[in-house]
Amino acid sequence: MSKRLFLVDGSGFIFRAFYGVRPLSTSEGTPTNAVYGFAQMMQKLLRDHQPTHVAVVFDTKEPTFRHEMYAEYKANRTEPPTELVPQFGLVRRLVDAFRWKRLEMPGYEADDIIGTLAERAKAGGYEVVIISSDKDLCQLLDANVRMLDTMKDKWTGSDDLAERFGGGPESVIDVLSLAGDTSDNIPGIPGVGEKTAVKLLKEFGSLQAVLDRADEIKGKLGEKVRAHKEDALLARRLVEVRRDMDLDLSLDDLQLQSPDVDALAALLGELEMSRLLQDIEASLPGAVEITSLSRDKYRLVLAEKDLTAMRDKMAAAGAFALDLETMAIDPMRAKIVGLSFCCDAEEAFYVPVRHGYLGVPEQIPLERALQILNPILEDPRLKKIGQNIKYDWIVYENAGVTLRGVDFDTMIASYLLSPELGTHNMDVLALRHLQHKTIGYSDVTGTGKNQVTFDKVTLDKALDYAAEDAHVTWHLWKALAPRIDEQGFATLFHDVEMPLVEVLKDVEREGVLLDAPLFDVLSKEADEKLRALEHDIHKAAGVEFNLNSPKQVSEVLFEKLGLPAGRKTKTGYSTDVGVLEKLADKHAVPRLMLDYRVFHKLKSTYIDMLPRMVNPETGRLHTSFNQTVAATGRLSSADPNLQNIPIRTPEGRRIREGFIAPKGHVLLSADYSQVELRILAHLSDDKNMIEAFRQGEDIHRATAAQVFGVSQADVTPEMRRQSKAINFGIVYGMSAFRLGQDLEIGTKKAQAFIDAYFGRFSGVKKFIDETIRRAKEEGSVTTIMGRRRPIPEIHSNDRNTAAFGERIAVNTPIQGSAADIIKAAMVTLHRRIRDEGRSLKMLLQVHDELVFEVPETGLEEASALAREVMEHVLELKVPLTVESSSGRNWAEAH
DNA sequence: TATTACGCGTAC
DNA sequence: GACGTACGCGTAATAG
Repeated sequence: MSKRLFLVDGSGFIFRAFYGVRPLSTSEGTPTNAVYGFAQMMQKLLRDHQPTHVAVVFDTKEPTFRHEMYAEYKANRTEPPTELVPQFGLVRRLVDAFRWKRLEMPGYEADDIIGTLAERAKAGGYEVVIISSDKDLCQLLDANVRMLDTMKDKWTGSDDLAERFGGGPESVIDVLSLAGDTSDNIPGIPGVGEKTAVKLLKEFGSLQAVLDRADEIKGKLGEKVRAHKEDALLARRLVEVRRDMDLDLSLDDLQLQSPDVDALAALLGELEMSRLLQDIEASLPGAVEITSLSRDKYRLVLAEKDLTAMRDKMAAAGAFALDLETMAIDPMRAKIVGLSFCCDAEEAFYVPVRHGYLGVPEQIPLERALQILNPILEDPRLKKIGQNIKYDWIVYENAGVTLRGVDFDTMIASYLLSPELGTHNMDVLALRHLQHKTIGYSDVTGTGKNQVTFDKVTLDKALDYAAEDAHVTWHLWKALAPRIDEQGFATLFHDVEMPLVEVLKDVEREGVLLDAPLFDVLSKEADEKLRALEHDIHKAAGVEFNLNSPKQVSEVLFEKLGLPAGRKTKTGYSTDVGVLEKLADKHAVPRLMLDYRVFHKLKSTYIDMLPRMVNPETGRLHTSFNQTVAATGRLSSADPNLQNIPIRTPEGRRIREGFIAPKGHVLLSADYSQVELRILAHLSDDKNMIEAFRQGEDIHRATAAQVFGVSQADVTPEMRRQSKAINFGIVYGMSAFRLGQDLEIGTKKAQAFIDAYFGRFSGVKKFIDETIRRAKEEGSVTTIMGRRRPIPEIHSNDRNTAAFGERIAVNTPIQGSAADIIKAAMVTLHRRIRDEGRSLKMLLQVHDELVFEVPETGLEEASALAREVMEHVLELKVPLTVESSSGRNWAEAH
């Protein structure tokens, strides 16, 4: 493949971008138009011209050797506009994030570096493209060196120079020596511009000849040439670009690499260019041609003897990657279409079992394939490697196969190594760790209304796609497994996160029972309520409008009714609950809106959705717990989210009544009491707080007694309420402003309150300060079990972003350690339930709570077991206590 | 028509 | 702007 080097005149381009792109800035006022333009240019180059090598070259502020020759060199340059100044550094970050080689060298100009690299590349057989609009650089052009002005999409080759300079690249220097260059403050010969220079050179042949035979030039022109010979010669030395710099650099160093997506995300996030980031991410695979893994050794398995041979190969290897192709994203509804396997660096297999389209070859039926593969799938000594293997595990188990020996999930490994990453999809990981671009799912199934299920994909396409999944997974395992150990995640990974996969597999398969008739009743009730409220609101407002549109609500409240507007959002005035409550005693509309919002939320999100998601085969509701989403280490729940079922209001609590146990069973809920504050006490080693927990006191009451200086018996409900607010606030890194708002006591009093708190709990204060200090020093924070979260925000120049980073730094060790603890408890509990043949089944995890289904007769035993395991999973400086209760439904059990 | 951003609200 | 972590509904704007 031919090598194509792009040399970008970075300094020049910043100015072009600055003046060429309309003014843009972040909400904080940082100007960003030059960065935006620069990024667009980089994108365009990648998209349109596929360079194999690239360098962006910048001038430095330092004087160059040209300044030594001529003190006035570039003396006419004015300072760059103030809006541009902060963008120089940002563009450098941008270039680094793209992983384009960035070059600058004090004492030299960008042009000299470009000249030197172009010369070397030419010798190396490269095609060279200089990205610039600087006419000086035309002197570097030749058959293999061209110039491109991306703003105008204009190419210049050496053949294009004759018209302007009267000759080839060598004439460029001569012309500029005579004419000078006003932009660089190079005088040349006064009165001689480009046109005259070209004419003179045509007549005499060269610069030297023009100067030597200046006597022959008539009139004023002749006089000027004769008087300014020295200026022309000086100009020549200034204009000539160096091509022989001593650069400690190989052209191989300029090879194009895939961008550092994290760094790009951080930068463009800061600059509020999420749209651009998406464009870039979307265009990455096409722009950077990278398929480091070959698909040459992918085998389609259609014959039983081949499947047996493959099976024996996997068994001999001792460890293999596996993946399934199915017809549904929901593992509880997925039917297997094909199976893929990989156990070495090159070879991968796809076993289609249920592809069905006209002319499809005969395949081994699923039942038969599983029968043949069973010995390796169920052998615990053979290690199974997967990407999001919980999915495959559930599907296998629903097909009658008990996977054993599940050892490594590449998605979870990536999550521990880089929890801040948005996704841990296989394609992202392949790009990041293997420099390999995978075939996209929609590349084989199509998209939109043309999309087909995987069984309709032809076998040749399916082979490449499916075998690649196992192939890539195997390579990711090889890449990530050593890093898990090196970076100190071995225990967390092998003893907590991987065993948790099996726990969640069982929890998800189990599902939870819903009281369908109750949801029917609730739906009808909510419907009537909403209808009545809608009617009343329209009447009270005197106009019909869409109650679900914050925009229309805002128009009615603040324009039509003229009520006082409060907090602003990005797009207008807020109509959230805080605003409506302030207006509730002024007008019926906001008061009724509050009610409407409550019922609409309950109906749309819970009452109508939950029953619809019940699995028809099991008759139960199966959530999906995601183990790789929350940056702190928490689980999340989706489809449906069962971690945000209402509980705080009476109306909402009725929805919990719809989560029930089958006949003869009850639901048991066991939740950690004040787990985050206990962890804070442990981490901070605060004497007062530890003592309160050791004495088994009500922590908010004890806090109030300390802060208000009264005995616990004298703590009023209001004092306790305020102390509760501050306890929560501490965990989240609250501000005095917010506390003042919440308690309606004003910022000043809130600050005094916080000061009093820190006076009594000086260990907490010390912990917060020390945590922030270490986060700044190390760029990350860790939890009790060594989970790590990088916090790039903490180094931000933007005050708000940096403050956000500090709050993350304080909150993550607390929230994350709580996550560690309950995860470890789930693993231990699951193991004991299985090993001891206990009758309770784990159904849900809600951050500090576990919900079980238990036969009525086994309740005492189950409750004791859950408590024992949860309370003693880890010994802290304070006791962990668990409160449990039970009932026929989740509301009763809480 | 499909996707995305936003406002809002639910949980811990 | 001001308190951390999630998910998801409905509207409105935008892209194809």
